[in-house]
Amino acid sequence: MNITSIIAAIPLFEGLTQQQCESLGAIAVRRNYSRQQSLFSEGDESNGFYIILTGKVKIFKLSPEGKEQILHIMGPGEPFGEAAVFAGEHFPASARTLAESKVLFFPRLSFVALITKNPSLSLNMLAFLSRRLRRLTSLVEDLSLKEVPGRFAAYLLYSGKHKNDPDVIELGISKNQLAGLLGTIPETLSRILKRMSQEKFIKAGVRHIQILDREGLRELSEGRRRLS
Amino acid sequence: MNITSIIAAIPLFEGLTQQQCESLGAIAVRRNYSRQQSLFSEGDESNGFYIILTGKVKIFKLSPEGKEQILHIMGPGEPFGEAAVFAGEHFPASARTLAESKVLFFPRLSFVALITKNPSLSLNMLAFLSRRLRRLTSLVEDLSLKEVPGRFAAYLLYSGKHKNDPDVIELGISKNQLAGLLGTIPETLSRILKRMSQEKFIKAGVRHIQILDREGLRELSEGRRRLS
DNA sequence: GTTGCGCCTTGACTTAAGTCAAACTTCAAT
DNA sequence: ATTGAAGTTTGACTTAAGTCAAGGCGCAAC
Repeated sequence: MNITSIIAAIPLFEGLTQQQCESLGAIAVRRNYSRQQSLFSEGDESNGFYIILTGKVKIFKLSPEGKEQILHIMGPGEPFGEAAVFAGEHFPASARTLAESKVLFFPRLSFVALITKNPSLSLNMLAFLSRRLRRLTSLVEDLSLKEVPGRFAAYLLYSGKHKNDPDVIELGISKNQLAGLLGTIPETLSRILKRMSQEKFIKAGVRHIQILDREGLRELSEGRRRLS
Repeated sequence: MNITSIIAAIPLFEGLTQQQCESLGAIAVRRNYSRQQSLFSEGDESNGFYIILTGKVKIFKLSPEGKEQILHIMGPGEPFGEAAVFAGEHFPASARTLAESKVLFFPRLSFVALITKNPSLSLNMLAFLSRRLRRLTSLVEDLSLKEVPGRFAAYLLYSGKHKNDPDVIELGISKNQLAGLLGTIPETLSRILKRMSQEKFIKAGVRHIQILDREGLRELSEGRRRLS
C-alpha cells in the first residue's frame, strides 16, 4: 500500500496536506517486528520515534528485582518514543512488542526539520504529548491514591476496551501483563478477580470480563467502597 | 519592570526575537497570589496557562480520604497548566501556592494563535512537555518499583536542591509537603529520616539534610540495599 | 493424542507502610 | 513574651499487598 495514504490516515498527521504527507512519507522507514521483540531499552540513545501500523507494543520500566511496571500499551495509529526526540537523548523506558507488529520509524533530524515548517503538525504533536501527560498523571494518581481493586475497577470502567456489548471488556492482553499495567503482580490480581467475582461486581472469563455492577465499580474506583 | 524583558528571560521563551517577546507581552496578564491560595482545581475548565515569576506552586492530586500526592513543585521560570491548553478543556490536577507568588497568565486562544506562527516557540514547548513527561515517568517508577527509603534517597541524590555544599540539601518545603511529593505520609517520612540518620546515611536538620554516605544512598535508591 | 511450557490460581506467611492517638516543637501573630 | 496553629515525632496497632512454593489449566508443537 502507498505510504502517503497510510500516513494521511494516522491521527497524529490529521489535517496535513497531501504534500506534507508526502514529505513525511519520504523520511519514514517501515519496520517489522515479531512477537516479544525489543524495539529499544531504557537508556538507549534516541534517534527517532515510532508509529504503530499493526500489532501491539508495551512501554515499560523494570526494577532490579525484575518487577515490571507497564506505562502504556500502544496499538495501531499510536506514536511512541516522541518525548525523547524533543527532550533528551536517551529513552526513559523500554519498548517491546506484545504481538507481531509493523511500525513506521521517523528519524529524529528529518522529523524535527519538518515540524518547524508545519504549524499544524506541531500543534498535533503538542496535543498528543499533552494527552500522554494526562494519562501518566492518572497512573500516578492510581498508584499513589488507590488500592489495587480501585485501580482495576477504574481500568474496567475507562479503558474503552469493550467490544459490542459495553459491559464486556476484551482484555486483549494476558493477566500477567494486566498486572504489570496496574502496578501489581499476577497473584494479587488473581485474588482480586476472585473476590470481585464472589461479590458480584464482575464475571471473570479467560479473555473477557463482564461488568455486573457498574455503580459498584465506580464506588470502588473512587474509594467510596472497598471489597469486604 | 518592563514585561518584554521579563519574558525574554524565561527559559520557555528562549531564542525568540524581541518582537516575538513583545507579542507575548501583549497577551500576558500579571497575577499575584498570597500563600496557600488555590490557582485552579482538578476538573476546572482551562482557559490558559501560567509561568511563575517569583514564589512556589505545587501541582497535586487529592484522594477522597484526603491523602495528597504532589506531582510537582514549580519555581520561578517554570510553566504549568500548559497540557490542558493543548489537550483538553479541564485541568487534570490542582494548583496551589506554597508561598506568596507572582505569575504570568497566558490566555489560551491568544497563545495558540501565537504558537502556530512561531516554530521555535512550539519546539520549546515540545521540549518542556517532553521533559515533564520524563519526570512523571520517573515518578511512576518510584511509586511502583521503589520503597519509600529508595524514593527519598533518589530525591536527595537527584533533586538538585543543594546550595554551595553539594552534600547539603536545602529542602525548601515542609516535611509534610515532602511526604506528599514522595507518595507517603509525614509519619512514615519521619521514621525513615530517623532510621537513615541512625544508620549514618544522612544527618537530618530542620531545613536541610546532609548527605553522609552518597554511595549508600545510591544503593538504596537502586534497590541494591535496604535499611536494616 | 501426549508432552511440555507458559499462564493462572491458591494457600501460608511476611512485611512495608498506613491509621490512630498523643505529645512535643516551631514559628508567626498578637 | 504569650498564644495558638501548624508541623513533627513517637508508639501501638492494623492491613494491603508482596513473597515463596505448589499445583492446576490450557494451548501449541510434535
